[in-house]
Amino acid sequence: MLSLTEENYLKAIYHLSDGGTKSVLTNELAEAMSTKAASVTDMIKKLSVKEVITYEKYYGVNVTTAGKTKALHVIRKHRLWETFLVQTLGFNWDEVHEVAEELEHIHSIRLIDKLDEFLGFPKADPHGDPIPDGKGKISTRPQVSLDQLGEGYQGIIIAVKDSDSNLLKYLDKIGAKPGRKIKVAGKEEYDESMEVHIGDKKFFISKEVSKNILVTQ
Amino acid sequence: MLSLTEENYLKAIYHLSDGGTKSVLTNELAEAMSTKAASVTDMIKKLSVKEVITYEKYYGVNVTTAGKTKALHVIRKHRLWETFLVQTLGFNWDEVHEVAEELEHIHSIRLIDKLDEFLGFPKADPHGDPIPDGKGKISTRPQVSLDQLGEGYQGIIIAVKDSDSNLLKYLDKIGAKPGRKIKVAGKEEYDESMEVHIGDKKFFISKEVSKNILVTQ
DNA sequence: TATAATATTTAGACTAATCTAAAAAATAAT
DNA sequence: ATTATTTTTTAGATTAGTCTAAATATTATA
Ligand SMILES: [Mn+2]
Ligand SMILES: [Mn+2]
Ligand SMILES: [Mn+2]
Ligand SMILES: [Mn+2]
Repeated sequence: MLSLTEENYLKAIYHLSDGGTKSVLTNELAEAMSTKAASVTDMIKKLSVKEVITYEKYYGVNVTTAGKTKALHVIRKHRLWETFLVQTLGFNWDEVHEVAEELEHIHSIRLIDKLDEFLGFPKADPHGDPIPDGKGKISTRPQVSLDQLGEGYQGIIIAVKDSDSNLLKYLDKIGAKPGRKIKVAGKEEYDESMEVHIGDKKFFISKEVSKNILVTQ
Repeated sequence: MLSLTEENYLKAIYHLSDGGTKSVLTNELAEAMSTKAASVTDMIKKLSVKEVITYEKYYGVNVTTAGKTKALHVIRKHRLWETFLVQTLGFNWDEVHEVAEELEHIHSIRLIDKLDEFLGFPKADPHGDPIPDGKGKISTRPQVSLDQLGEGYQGIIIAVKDSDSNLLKYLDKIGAKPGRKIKVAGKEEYDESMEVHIGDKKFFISKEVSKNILVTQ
């Protein structure tokens, strides 16, 4: 079984590897975990002994199939808890990530399956991120971050990044929620800021913001 | 702030001291924590530096006022989570203690207050144990364990011990739930077993069982 | 291709929580 | 009042996770 710390490393590796599709370097993992490269080296040795990652000295790590399953289980718990906090307890969507970071490490499988059932088997969490099922199956829709698109684009917001509380407060203010229609009315070459239409309202958003909005293609 | 382990020690000390009314010895704490006396000595030094207990070498530990407050906050979380698991998620009362042992260490105060509100500010958990309020105030009713009483006693079950899953399954079978009327119809001197009437049914229970049933005086 | 810059790993040290074995204090028994 | 027994504490090790500083490997630059 993985410790809480190991679970957090594995989750970070899973995310940084884009779901296990590319390898992750020591320094980016250190950055993501707010720790030092030396600590990362120690930890990835442990994780490769446990066979949730493979590790080639100096060339980064890759998630194994077993590792993917475990990472997805933690992600499932994280997203179900976030859904519970918003849907059942009335939290705002910018208040749940930190709490879910703790709740995702509670071990009972029965608990998380009952919670899933209680919530009505939700497909996505409050930020639009898909919730893996009990077997670790996750349904991903094709998506792009808004900053990659240009004037004339029209589509639907799929998800937003969930870890920055201030960004979420701002997105809430402009109504940038999953499910909403969004249109790029103009784009400034210089700083890649955009004019977007969300519902019947118009906003100017910086690239810093558009990077964090994921939309349909 | 206390670590998870420190919280568990403090909670055990609080319980063993009967809510801070008497001092706790090293060996009984070791027994309760399933650890060795040497480990306990190390830990109680740490806890006394943090001023949640006082400690006199060779003479045991006592909980401070600050320690009581912290212990009661953990107990509040434990009992609210147990209530949630039974009331909201449909767990049986014998399945919740272990899970609550993990959930009680989630830190968010906002979470537990929202949970309390969602549950309708319950006064007691599924086993009848009182739930402290946000300020650490706990309402205790005068109570005795059933084994202390004799033939002719009549009263109401207040609570049952929550940590033994098999005991709880048995108590469920004979209908020994908090709130139920109970009567001692007879007591055997030799082994202190009893005949009890619960509702309209009659049962013979051993002292091992009657010790774990708390009733009104 | 040799050298400089960057990335990664190793070495050694630290804290928290645990253990076993030995020493010391308190309590019980003669 | 000694001696024996029990309880508690100390000493020294161990593991997980972290750090800094030094060594080594890789990549970029001249
Ligand atoms: Mn999150
Ligand atoms: Mn989320
Ligand atoms: Mn319990
Ligand atoms: Mn309980």
